[in-house]
Amino acid sequence: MLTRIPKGTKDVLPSETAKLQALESVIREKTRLAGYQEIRTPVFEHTELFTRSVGESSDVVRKEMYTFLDKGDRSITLKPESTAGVVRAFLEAGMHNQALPIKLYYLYSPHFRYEAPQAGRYREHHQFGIECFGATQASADAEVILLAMDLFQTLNIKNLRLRINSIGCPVCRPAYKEKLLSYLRARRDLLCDDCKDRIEINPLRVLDCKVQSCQAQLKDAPRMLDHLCDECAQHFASLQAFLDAAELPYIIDTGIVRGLDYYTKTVFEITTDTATGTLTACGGGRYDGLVEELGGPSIPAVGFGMGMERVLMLLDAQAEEDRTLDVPASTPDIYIAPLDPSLAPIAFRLLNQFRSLGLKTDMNHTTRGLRAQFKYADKLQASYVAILGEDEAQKGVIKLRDMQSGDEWEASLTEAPQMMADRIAQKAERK
RNA sequence: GUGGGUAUGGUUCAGUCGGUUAGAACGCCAGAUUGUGGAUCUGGAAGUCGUGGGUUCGAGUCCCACUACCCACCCCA
Repeated sequence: MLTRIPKGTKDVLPSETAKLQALESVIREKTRLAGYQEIRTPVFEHTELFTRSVGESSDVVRKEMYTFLDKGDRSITLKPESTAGVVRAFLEAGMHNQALPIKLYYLYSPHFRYEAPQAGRYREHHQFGIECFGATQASADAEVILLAMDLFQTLNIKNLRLRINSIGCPVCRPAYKEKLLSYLRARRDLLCDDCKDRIEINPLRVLDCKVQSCQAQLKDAPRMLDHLCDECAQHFASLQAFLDAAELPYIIDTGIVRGLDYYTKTVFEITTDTATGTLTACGGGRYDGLVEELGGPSIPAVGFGMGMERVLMLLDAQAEEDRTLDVPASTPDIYIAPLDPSLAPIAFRLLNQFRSLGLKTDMNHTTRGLRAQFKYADKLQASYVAILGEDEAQKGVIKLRDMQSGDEWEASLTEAPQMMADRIAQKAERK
C-alpha cells in the first residue's frame, strides 16, 4: 500500500455507516421534538476564536490544536470543539437579535485534537451537540441534560452515570480560586509534578487529578460548591429540583471541572465504566459569559457535546443482546442476468424500468457466465433473478426466478416491471 | 510527552532447537453434462515475513535501531 490512514483517524466502513445513519435519525427526531435547529459551521476557524473561548490555560489550546498558517498568513485552526464556532455563527448571523431562546444543534461535526490515540480516543472525532442561547433558568440546563439522557435511553444504552457540579461564576469563582490557591500552595511539595504546574495555570484542574497521593491531599480542599454566591447556589439547587422532577438520577461530583475555560455554573458529564476505566460519552454545561467574550451582547447559554464514536462503541459493546439500531442490509429485489453481452442493452433498459418503479435492482457488469452470476446474486441475497437468454429475447420475455422458493416463470418484457413491482409490494405488505 | 505489547497473503492466525521452494482456515476467482445460487469436491491467484543493520555457512525465527499500530497514563468526547 502506498500510504496508510493517518494516526488517530478512522474509516467508517459500510458495516458501520448503516448503524451511524440509524443513530443520526434518532438524534434528528429527538432534537426536532425539543425544538432544536441544525447548524453547520466550518471545519476550520481563525485560531483566535479558540484561544479566546476555550482558553489559553486549557490543554486543548496549549498542546492539542491543529494550527497552521494559510497562504494569506492567517492563523487557522481545525476546530477542536464546536461551541465556539456555533457562537461565532450565531453572532455573525445576527441571531442574537431574534426571539430568544434559540436552540441549535450540530451532528457529526468533525473535531481535531492532537493527542495520543487510544481506545475511544481519536485525533479526528465527531460530535453531536446542542446549544441553547438566551435561557437563564436552570430548567434549560436540565432540559439539555434530559435530551442527552433521553437519547441514551432510546438507544438502550445502560450503565451510564450522570455527574453534575457547579463551578460558579465571575462573582464567586475568583474568591474561591484564591482560597483554593493558598490551600494548594501550602501543600505544593506533596502534589505530583503535573499538579505543581497546574496550580499556577489553572488551580481548579488540580481537583480532578487522578493520582492517588494528590487525591489524598485534596480531601479537605475547599470545594467550589461551598463557596457559590447566592445566585449560583440557587441555580444549582434549582437544577437538582428539575432533574428530580424528570426522575433523572445523578451524582454530585465536585471533581468535574471541565477542560474548557468558558463554563460557568452548571457542568456535567455522562460517563460509563469500561473494562479499563471511565469514559465520558457526553459532557457540557452552561457558558453564560462566552457570547459576550466573543464580542456579542451578554447572552447566557448552555449545551453539550457528545462523542459519536463513543456512542457507537457503547452500542457495539451491547450489540450481543441488543439490536436497537440494527438496519436491514440493502439487498436487491431483482438481479438481472443476461446470458450474453449482446443482450446487455435489453437488460440495461429493464434495470432502468425496474428502478423507476422503486425496485432495488442490480445487473451483471462482468464477463461471468450464468452460474457465476447466480452465485453473485445469491451473495447479494437478491430476492429474484431475471434471466435473459437468446430464447427469451426472441420471445420478448424474461425468465424470473424466485430465489427463495425456486419457482420460475416467464413474463413479457413490457409487463415484467409492473408485475414485479406488484409482487414485491404484496410481499412487503404480508410482512 | 511517558510506560507496556504487537508486526507473517484481503482477514484471522500457525511456523518446532536457526536449515532447503513460508503454511492453514476463511474470503476471492475458476471448474465439476454445454442456460441456474446456497452444500460438496477440485484447481488457481495472492506474502520482498513492518523497515534498516548485525550475528551466522544459513534468519520469519537470535541481537540492535527505527517506524507503524494497539493498550495504558495525562486529558477529554
